Amino acid sequence: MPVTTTPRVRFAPAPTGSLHVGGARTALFNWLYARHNGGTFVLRIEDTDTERSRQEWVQAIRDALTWLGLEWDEEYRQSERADRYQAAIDQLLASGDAYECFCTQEQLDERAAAAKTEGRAPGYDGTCRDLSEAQREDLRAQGATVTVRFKVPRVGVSTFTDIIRGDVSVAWDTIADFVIRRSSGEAVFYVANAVDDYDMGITHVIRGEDLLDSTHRVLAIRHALGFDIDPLFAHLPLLVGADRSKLSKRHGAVAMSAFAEGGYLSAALVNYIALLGFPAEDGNEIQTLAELTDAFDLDRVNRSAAFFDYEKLGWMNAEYIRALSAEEFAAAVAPYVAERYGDVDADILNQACSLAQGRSKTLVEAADQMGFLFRSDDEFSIDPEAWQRATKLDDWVDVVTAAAAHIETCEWTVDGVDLRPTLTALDIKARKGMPVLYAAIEGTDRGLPLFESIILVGRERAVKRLNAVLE
RNA sequence: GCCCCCAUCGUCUAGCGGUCUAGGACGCCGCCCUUUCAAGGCGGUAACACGGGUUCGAACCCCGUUGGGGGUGCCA
Repeated sequence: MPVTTTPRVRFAPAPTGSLHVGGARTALFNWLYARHNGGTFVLRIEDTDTERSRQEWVQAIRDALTWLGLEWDEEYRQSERADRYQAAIDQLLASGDAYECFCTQEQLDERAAAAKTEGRAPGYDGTCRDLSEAQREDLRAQGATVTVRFKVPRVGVSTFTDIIRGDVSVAWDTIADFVIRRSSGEAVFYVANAVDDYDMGITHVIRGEDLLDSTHRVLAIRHALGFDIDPLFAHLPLLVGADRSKLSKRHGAVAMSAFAEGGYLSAALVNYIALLGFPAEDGNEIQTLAELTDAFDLDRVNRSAAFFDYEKLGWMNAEYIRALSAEEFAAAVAPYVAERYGDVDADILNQACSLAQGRSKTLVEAADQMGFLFRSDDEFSIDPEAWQRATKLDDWVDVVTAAAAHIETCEWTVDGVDLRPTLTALDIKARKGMPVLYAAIEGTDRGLPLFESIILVGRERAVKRLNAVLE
């Protein structure tokens, strides 16, 4: 009879860098699984490698999860559980499931190199596997540095059932004896992982496919330790870059902090990364966290790697930006504006926001679009390419001259500054004549609506900019 | 090298033996709308990697090939 237990899942990042999109998606899928099933979401910092782990990264990861809205229920730090891992390793040593290895790094390197040239497997060759106690005693007396290796079975097959991939098997003889205790005395990930998942009552291990092969090792340790119940595994397809390799820093801005600084809304990012591997059932791809939680099902997660497409993320972010209320949008843009232009007039900012909200893929883009309003006259410049496009019109000088004359005297309302009649009087179509005016006032021919913008720029500055291009 | 995983439009995917002349989304290309640009509307471009089976019938099942990725560490 199946026993119903409330699921316990964990997100277990190594604090060797800030949280990146791949990790964020793993965290999200764990969180969704826990929340959908009324289970527990555990954050476990895997900092067994003291050389590479940094406290600042722990905080960066916590901040990133918070930004994403993925609150966790429990938090552990493996560095605080070292004794437990040592006890486990001692137990394996005592039971004969692990052994001391006295090989030096140099010897290991030499043998690996030799194995490579001879076309043999590069893994550990088992030199110390069957040493007698006397031999070990001797080597210890010589002060040889010691690591502990797990004694992998020489025959048979390891099999486990993955929720996403089905049965996964591998012959034991293709797995070399691996180190479980470094010469520094620290336990390595395999042990910490096996012990913690058991101690913490983890029922479902949901992680990236890059850890698929390590599952056999972790399971072997669990069994050797006498843990009778295996957790269920679900290995998520990897996120890849343009070259189809595992997504990493070299593929661009992948850190959560970079997305935040780049003006992406966390809700949009969450929605997008959920879509990578967990398609919308009804075709409606815009889904809130609540909707995703409701629909989430590991059985529907895809098996193949997904390309992280910044284009589509940009579209989705724009959708989320448009869905914001005017107040929310203004509040969201404000920091980006302040960062670029310092203190600005709140009223003008609000009005500029109402013009920019529907035209930006990111908050950064929105702030950039307002540059012509908040930059000083010295800093204002016209994009050369835009100017070239705009001045393809033969009569552009006439257009600007007439516009300047109109702006100088017209009624100061949006209707009043409407320059279409001015263009009509010159017998020039709006489509043809407007770009040069956009360029002169906003510095680009693809900016915010012109008449509203002119009001915000102010009569004096507007006339000045129009006259400036005539010189 | 060896082991494992994967394989539908450029990209993310729907499809779970017949309803597929393969559907949606992003992108791209037209047209409409229009105060430039967006947004929106309409239309279009574009895919079942290959070869064998199984079957009355394969995008869907099996095998192989090819291709891609991951692992193979005193990283996780």
